[in-house]
Amino acid sequence: MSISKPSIPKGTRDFGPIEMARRNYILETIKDTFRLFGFQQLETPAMESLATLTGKYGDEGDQLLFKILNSGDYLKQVTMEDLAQGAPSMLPKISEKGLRYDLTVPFARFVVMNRNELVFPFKRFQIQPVWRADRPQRGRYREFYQCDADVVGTDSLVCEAEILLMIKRVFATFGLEEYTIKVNNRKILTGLAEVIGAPGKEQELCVAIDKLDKIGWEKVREELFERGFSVEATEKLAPMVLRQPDGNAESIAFFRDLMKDSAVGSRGVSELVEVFSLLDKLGGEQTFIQFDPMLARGLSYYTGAIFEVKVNNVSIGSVSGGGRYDNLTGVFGLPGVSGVGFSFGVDRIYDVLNELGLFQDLSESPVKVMIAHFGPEEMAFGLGILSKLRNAGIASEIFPEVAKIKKQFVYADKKQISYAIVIGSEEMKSGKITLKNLKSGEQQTMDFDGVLAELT
RNA sequence: GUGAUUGUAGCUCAGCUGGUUAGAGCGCUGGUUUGUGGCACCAGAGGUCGCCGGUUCGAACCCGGUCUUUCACCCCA
Repeated sequence: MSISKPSIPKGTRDFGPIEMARRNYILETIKDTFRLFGFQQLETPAMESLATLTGKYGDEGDQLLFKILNSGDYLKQVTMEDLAQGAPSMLPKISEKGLRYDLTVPFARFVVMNRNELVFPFKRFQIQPVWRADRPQRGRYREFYQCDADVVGTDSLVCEAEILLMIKRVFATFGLEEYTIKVNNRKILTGLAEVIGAPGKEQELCVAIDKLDKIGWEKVREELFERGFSVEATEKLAPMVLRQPDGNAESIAFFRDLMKDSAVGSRGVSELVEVFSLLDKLGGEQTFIQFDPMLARGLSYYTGAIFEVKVNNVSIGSVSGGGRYDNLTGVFGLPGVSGVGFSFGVDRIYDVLNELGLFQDLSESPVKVMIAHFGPEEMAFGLGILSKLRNAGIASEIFPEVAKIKKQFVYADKKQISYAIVIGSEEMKSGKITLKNLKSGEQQTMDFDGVLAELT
């Protein structure tokens, strides 16, 4: 057997030390914010039973599920007839588990299984990888992290306002100043369908409108015709779609007037107004937040507020999004659980911060000092110092083998360690320690307490 | 899933219409310097040209397949 070059599966990535430092910075910032707002962390297994996963994401989604072959003789249940009927008939007999496709469905499963133990409203966040057998592209991977926070078991619009606050807090910490949180309400879209004389067709309307900034109004109009919208309907829609965006107050006034004959639409507008009002009471301003009545988001289960966050001037799609849903757990036999949730796209946020050069001070090693030494006795002496340093809470390491002093310094330099302690015969004789600042090149000899004072 | 696209040293990339021994910069190793890293100079190592097959006297270069990368569609974070 020949030795082949190692590789990793398509659409997966390794994260080296620098990437991990940066990813952890992103994740810690987000976790910090979630905890500050009272969310508790949850984890679920990488694999779920296929029955839990299938049928939740549409036909497309089922195809994108990674299935896990049964252990042992996975063909033992398969008959010749199954084989002749092809994959759909074979699948349940050779696979009963799959990798999770998102965090929402496992969460719904969790809520149903633990409904009697949970305290509602239940606020949880969950940060774990998910897998999709998609074709990879820039910013799209087969394994990627989702970072979800949801509140279930309450209709309160305080949750919506808090989501806006959390998004703003996270992005402010990252130093992002050019981004837009687009906000809409699914009820406004429902009302829109009624107002243009196509009631009940908001689903089709959403799918088409969602492509507006991508393909333009003319193409969207064609698609609407194909989906059975009348000429009159698209003519009524046009002024709303082509309306130049101005302030949130102006947009709200425009749509409140427009929706006056639609009960649902009016409720949508009222909810939006209420969210903004709560945001204000919570001390949040409307900066970065834009009411976009054309924001649809493809997902069919949203029923109230919808959010999407885009960073301006970068060629990367949305970095965060979410919305309110009425019936998260219905498919698992627990109807009436509503909630609101959103998600940060960690991988995309990474790309954005990278592209904008916003990762600055993470290159420095967390190791404060490295002990260099000139021989076996000196190294042994250094081990004692190392122990004392660590007991004092100073991140430190010793060059772990006897080596040329140059090699040891190069190592410390490459790891961007701030200080070096040099142990030689002179230090051992005098009991003093030579401490060198590797950034400035300055060096002085002192006792251990002096070193501690310098390093803390 | 459909249609394109990419692959040469650890990294970024040259390599002419197919023609001797595939190059550069950076990085790496050693030395100038056996008590000191970054800078400089000197020397050196490192490549089955993604993989498999085909055409040809001869393939990094042409053809087919495959894997990978990137892009558009679909969908999505």
